[in-house]
Amino acid sequence: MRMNKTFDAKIAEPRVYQAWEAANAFKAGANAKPNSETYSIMIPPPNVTGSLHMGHAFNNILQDILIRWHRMRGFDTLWQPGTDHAGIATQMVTEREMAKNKEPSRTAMGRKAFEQRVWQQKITSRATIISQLKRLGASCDWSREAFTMSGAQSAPTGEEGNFHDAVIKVFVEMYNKGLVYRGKRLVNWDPHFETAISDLEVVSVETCGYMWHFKYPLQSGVTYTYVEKDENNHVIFSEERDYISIATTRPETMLGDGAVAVHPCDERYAPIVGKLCEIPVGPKEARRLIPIITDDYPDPNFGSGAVKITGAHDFNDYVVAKRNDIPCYRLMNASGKMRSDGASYLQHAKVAMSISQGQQTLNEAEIDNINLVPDNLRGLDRFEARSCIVEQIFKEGLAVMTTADNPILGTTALCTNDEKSKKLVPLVEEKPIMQPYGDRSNVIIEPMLTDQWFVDTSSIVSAALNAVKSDKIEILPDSGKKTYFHWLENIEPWCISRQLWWGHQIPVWYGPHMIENSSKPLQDRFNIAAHYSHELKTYKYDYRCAETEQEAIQAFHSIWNTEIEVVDDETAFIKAMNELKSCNRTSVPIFRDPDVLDTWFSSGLWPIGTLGWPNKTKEFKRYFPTSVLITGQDILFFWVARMIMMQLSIVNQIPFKKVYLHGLVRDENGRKMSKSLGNVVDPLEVIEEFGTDSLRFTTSAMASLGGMLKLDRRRFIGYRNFTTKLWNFAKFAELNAVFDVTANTLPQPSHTLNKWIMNQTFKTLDEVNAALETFRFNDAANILYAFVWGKVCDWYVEFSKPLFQQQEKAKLETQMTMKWVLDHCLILLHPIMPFITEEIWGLSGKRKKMLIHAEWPDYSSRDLIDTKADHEMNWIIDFIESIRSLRVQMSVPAGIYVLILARKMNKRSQKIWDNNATIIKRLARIKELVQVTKFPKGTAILPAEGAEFGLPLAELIDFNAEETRLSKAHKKLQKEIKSLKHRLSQQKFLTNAPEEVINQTHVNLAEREEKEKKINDALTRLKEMS
RNA sequence: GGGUGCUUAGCUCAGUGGUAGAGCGUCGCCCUUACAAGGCGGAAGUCGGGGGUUCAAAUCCCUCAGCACCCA
Repeated sequence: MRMNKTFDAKIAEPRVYQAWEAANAFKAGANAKPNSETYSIMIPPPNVTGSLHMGHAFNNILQDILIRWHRMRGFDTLWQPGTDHAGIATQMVTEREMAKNKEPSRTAMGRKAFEQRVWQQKITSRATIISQLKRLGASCDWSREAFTMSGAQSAPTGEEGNFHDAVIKVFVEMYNKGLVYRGKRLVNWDPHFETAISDLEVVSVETCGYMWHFKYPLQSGVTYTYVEKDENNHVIFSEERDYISIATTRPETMLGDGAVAVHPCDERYAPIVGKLCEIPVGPKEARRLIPIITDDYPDPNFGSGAVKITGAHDFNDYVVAKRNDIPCYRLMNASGKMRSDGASYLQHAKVAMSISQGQQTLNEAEIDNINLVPDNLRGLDRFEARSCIVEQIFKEGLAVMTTADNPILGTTALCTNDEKSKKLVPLVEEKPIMQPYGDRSNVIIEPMLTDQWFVDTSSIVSAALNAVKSDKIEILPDSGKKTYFHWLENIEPWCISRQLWWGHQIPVWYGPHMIENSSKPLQDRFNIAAHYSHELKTYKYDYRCAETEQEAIQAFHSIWNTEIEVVDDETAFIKAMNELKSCNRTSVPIFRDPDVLDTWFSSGLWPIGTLGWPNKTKEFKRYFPTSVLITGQDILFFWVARMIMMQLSIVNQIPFKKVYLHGLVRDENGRKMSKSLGNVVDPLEVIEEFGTDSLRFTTSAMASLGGMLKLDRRRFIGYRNFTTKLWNFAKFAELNAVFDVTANTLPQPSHTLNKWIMNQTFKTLDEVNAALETFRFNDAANILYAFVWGKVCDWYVEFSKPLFQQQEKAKLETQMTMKWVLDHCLILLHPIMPFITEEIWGLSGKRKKMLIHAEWPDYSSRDLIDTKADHEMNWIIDFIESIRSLRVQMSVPAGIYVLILARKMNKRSQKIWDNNATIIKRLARIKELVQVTKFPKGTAILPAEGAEFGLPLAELIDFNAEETRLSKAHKKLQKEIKSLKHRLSQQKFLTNAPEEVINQTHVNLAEREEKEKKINDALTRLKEMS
C-alpha cells in the first residue's frame, strides 16, 4: 500500500511544489506543443508592503487555474510574476517600521539613506509575498520575476532590471508628444504625507459638520432692501440690510475669498451686484473688500443663495474663480498649517485690495506669493484657525442670529419652551457633510494650488474607449464595461507627481531662465531672483525633460553654451545662484525635480515593462498582447483603464484581449475585511487548517461572474471533505490493483457500467471546458464535484465491486476503465486542486510526465457516448433509489434483505435486471426478485419504467403511511400533468415553440401519465385492501 | 444628487425564456471491508411587492420597497 489513510496537505504540498520547481514546470513555454498558440497572463503585482490577504489569494488562484489548464492543453504559456513598489504605501509602512524600531526618521537620515532603507523593506516584503504565492500553488515563471522599480538609480545590487528605464522612457516620450505637462492646478493635497494625490486616492466619508452663517458687511454706506417672495410673487419678508449673508462649512478659508457670487436670476441680490463687500475677519483696520459677482454656480434655493469664492481651497470655487478671473489666494502650507511666509498681512492685504478694485493684475505665481493670513493666525493648524475666526466673528456680532430652539442647530438646539429658547444665538447649522480623507494617511485632504505634472488623459482616452467599444478588449462581466465607459467619458487630467521619496524620480531638470544669450558675465545673463515658493515647490524655472542627466545637461548646454553643474536640490541650487550673483561661480546650476511619479504610472506599463520593453525582446513579440487580465473590480480605474490608455498610446497595441473582473472578498456578513473589524480571513491560516486545495476549490466554487466572494469557513470544511473523498477513491482503486494496470489509450469496455462512466467522463470534460472557456469557475468546480462525488464515488465505485470479484476478463476491463477514470478525475481537477491530484498521480502508477504537464484530453465526446449504456444505468440508479426510499418510508429496518415482487416486467427491463442483478440486490438490499401476476394484500407499490415492483409487507404494512406516500406522489404528478396538458392544448404554443421543446413536452407528459396511472392503480388497490 | 448592482431553502449563494438547484445546517436510519471528514433517506422556497411583454418569466421590460458599492 502506497497510500496513507488520509492526505496530509501540510507535508505533501510543499514537497509537490518543490518537485514542480525542480522540474522547471512553470517556465514560459513549458509543455507547449510544437507551433502552439501562446497564452499569457500578467500577475497584478502585489504591493511590497506586507503580506497576502484573501483578495490576493482569490485573484491568484483564478489565474493559476487558467494557466494550468492552458499549459496542460499544450499552449505556449507564460504567467508573468512580480511586485509593485507602491510608492506612498511602502513609504508609509517603512516609516512606521522605522519608528517602531527607534531608527532615525526619514528627514533625519536624508533622501539617499532613506531610499536604501526602503529597498531593505522591499526585499523582506517581497520574499514574504513570493513565498506566500508559492504556498497558494501559483505556477508563475519565477525566473522572470519583475519589480516596478527594478534598475532605478537607487537600486542595490541584485535589483537590476529594465523597469525604471521603461518608465522614464515613457515619461519622456509622452512629454515630447505633449501628453504630459506641468501646471498649477488645484489638487488633492495630503497634509500628512505632504504630497499631492490623485482623486482616486481620496475617500469621502460622511461626518457631522457645521455650517456657519455670517454677515459680510457691504462697503461703507451701501444698503439695499432685501426682499423674499413666495411662489405667487407675494412679498413675505422685507428688510433694509447693509450686509450679505454667507454660509460656509470652512470659515478658515474666508481669508482667501476672492469674491462673493450670486445667481444672475436671483432678484434678492440684484441691487448689490457689482458692489464690494467686506470679509469679516482679520485686523479691523485692514479688512479686505471683495466684489459681488454673478455666476451660474450658486443655487438660489440653497442657504442664503450667496456663495463665497475661495479658488485656492475648493474645487467648485476654483472653476468659478477661473471663469470670472478671480484671484486664488493660497492660505496654507504643505502640512496644512496657516501660511507664515512672506511679508506682513497688512502689506499683502493692500496688494489684494488693489486687485479687487481693478487697480492692478498679477500673474498666478505672484498671486501665490501673497499671504493673506493675519499675523495672529500664522502658523496655526487649519482647525485651530477655524475656531479663532469663528470666535472673533461671534464677538463682533457679525454672525447671522437665530432663536436657540431652531431645529437646524441640531444637537445644540434647545427644545424647552421657556424664555431661554427664544434667546438669539449664532446660526450654526449642524449637518452631515462629505469629508475627503486620504486613503493611506486618513487625514482630511486639503484642496491646494500647486505645481504638478499631469497626464493629458483627454488626448489618450479615445483609443482606450474604442478598444472596448469595438470589442478588441472584452471586459467581463458586462457591468464592468459600463463602469469603464462612464469613467472614461468623464475623465479628468491625471495628476502623476507625488512629493515622496520612494518612487521613480521625475526626469526633469530645472535651471534659471536665461535673459539673453551673449558673452556678458554669467550673473547678467540669467534671471537670478526667480519667484519660487520653497514650501510648495512652485517652480519658476526653466526646465528640460530628458532620459538621463547627461542629456539634460546637453539640452541646457545647447542653449546656454556655458558650463553646467547638477546640484542636489533646490536649496543647493539657490545657494549656487547666489554664488553666481556674487561672481563666485563659473558654472550654472541645475537640479532635478525632486518629485516621484504616481505608482500607477509605472504599474500602467506593467504589460510591456515586464516583457523587456523598450528592448524588442522575443518574449515581447511572443507574449504581447497578453491573453487575459484577471483583477479585482476595485482597480478598474486605478489600473486597468490606465494600462489600456498607456499601452495604446505608447506601443499602439491593446495590452490584453480580455479583462475578467472578479468581485471583492467579504466576510460571511458581506462586510469589507478590515483589521479594525477583526474579520480578516488570512489565507495562510485557511491553508494551515484545511490545505491549499480546499482553499482553492472553495474559491473557485464561489467565483461566480459578477458576484462577490463572501467567505464562510463552513465552505472550506465542505470542500476539504471533497479532497478526502477523492483520496479515498484513489485508495479504493489501489486496493483493487487499479494502479498496476496501464491505460494509456482509450479503453474499449464491454460492460455497461464501464461504458456509462466513460460517457459521464466525456460529458464532464465537455462541460468543464465550456465553463473555463467562459470564466465560470464556479460551474467548473460544481460540475467536477458532482461528477467525482455523485457519479464516480456514489455509483461507479459501488458497481465496480462485484466486477472486481468476477473472472479475469471483467476484472481487467474494469481495472483499465477505472484507471482511465481516475486519471481523468486527476487531470480535470488539477487546475483547481493541483496538489492532491499531483500526489495521487505520482502514487498511482508509473508516469511519463508529472500531472502538471499531463495532456488535457481532447475528445469529440458526442461520437463516443453510448446512449444505450446511459439508459441502462439510469434505469438501475432510478430503481435502487426508489427501493431505498420505499424501504425508509415503509420503516423497513436498514439491515434486512427484502423480497421484491415484479409484475408486468417487459423484456427490456428484464434484461437490465438480469445483467445487473447481483449489484442491484446488494445496493438495494434485496434478497430475491420474484415475478408475480398479482400483488398480494399488503404490498407497497413502486411503478417503474417497463415494470411494476412491489414490496410485500403483509400485516406489517402501515396503510396510512403507504397512502400518504402514494397520494403525495400522485398529487405532484397530477399537478405536473395538468400544466403540461394545458401547455399542449394551446394552439399558440404548438405554433410558436421550437419543435424540440414541444417534443420534450410530449415525452414528459407520457412519462408522467404512465407513472400516474400506476400510482392510481396502487391507490385503488390499497383502498380495496384496507 | 448621479451611477452600478443585489433581493431565490434556516445560512451562504448558483441559476441569460421551457419540470426551481448546490454547499452547509436540520430531522430520521445506518460503524454495509475506499471513505463517520462517511453512507442512505426525508423536510424545507406563492424566486422582495405590484404591473407588463410572451404560448411560456426566477430569468426580459416598467414601477415600488429594502440593501450594498462606486462617483460627486
